[in-house]
Amino acid sequence: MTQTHTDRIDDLDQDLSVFLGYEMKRALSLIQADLARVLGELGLRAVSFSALTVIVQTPGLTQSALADALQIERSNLVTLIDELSERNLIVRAPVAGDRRRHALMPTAEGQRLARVAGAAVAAHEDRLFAGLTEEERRELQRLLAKFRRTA
Amino acid sequence: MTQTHTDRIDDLDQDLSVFLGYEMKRALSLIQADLARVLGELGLRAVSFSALTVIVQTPGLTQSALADALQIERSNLVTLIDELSERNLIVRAPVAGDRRRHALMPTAEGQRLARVAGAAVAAHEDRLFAGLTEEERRELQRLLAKFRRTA
DNA sequence: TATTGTTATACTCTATAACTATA
DNA sequence: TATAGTTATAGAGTATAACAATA
Repeated sequence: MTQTHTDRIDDLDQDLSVFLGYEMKRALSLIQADLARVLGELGLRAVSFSALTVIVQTPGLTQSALADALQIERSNLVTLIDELSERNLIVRAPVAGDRRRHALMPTAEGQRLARVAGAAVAAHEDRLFAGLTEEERRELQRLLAKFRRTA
Repeated sequence: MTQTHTDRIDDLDQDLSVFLGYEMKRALSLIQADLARVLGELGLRAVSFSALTVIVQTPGLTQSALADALQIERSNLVTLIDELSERNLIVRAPVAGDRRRHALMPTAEGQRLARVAGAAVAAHEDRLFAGLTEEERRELQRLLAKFRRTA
């Protein structure tokens, strides 16, 4: 019933917690910190993991299509693709009939790393969301997806 | 049952949607874009709204305490406090017995703007989350808070 | 010695404009 | 003329180190 001194200090932002966006930002901050650590051990950033995953699942897509999918600017994708290429995780393949475009293809090593990293990210989420029941976690996922569809 | 061409293009990142963190990032991105627009009309950024709100609710707190509450660096708080002070929304008041510290106090104008901005943010969330039922929205809020407590 | 506020700075992310080569 | 990839660059946001004043 009574709060300790520490509780009060930690709750100075409680008036912001009535806003869903604020709670979500704080929640995402926790997730991203742990995710960065997990992916960092594999030499990946969150955005390079995302790009690699989409390329593995949609081989042959162009840089513009990938930029649209991940909602990042084409220009900012260039160095990211450079990184993945230099590590031999993907290749820029020519597109027959349009020499402007590059078809992004995963290498065998890229496919392997995508599998390993995907498992690592799944484990990271299992660990972080252990405080929620399976049903609560599924419901959170459903509500976020519904929000994204309807907002 | 069948997907249109546009659906397929928009769903290139569906393999990432299995990750809660990715869905949350996309959801938060929608929220923040609208929030920036709403608060921008009042001359505020999200972070200055947060700071002002905490100062109004916890008058007299120090810059270090505010930095802890909002999880931003003390050093990065300085220009933010400068901004709010120059707009006469808050004042840095001396603390009796410790001349190192500043007690952050809202002005009458700061209290007024905090009320107006708080109402605007509430309306922004009502609008954005109109696609969810009241119960779903409350559940989303509860699950995010539970995650933050247990992660 | 430690803490508060401050300054300076560097690093990452993101957004925009302009270029090239192709279509 | 328009598009895909690229380059350069500027602006946020964030993190770190060091300093002056004070405890």
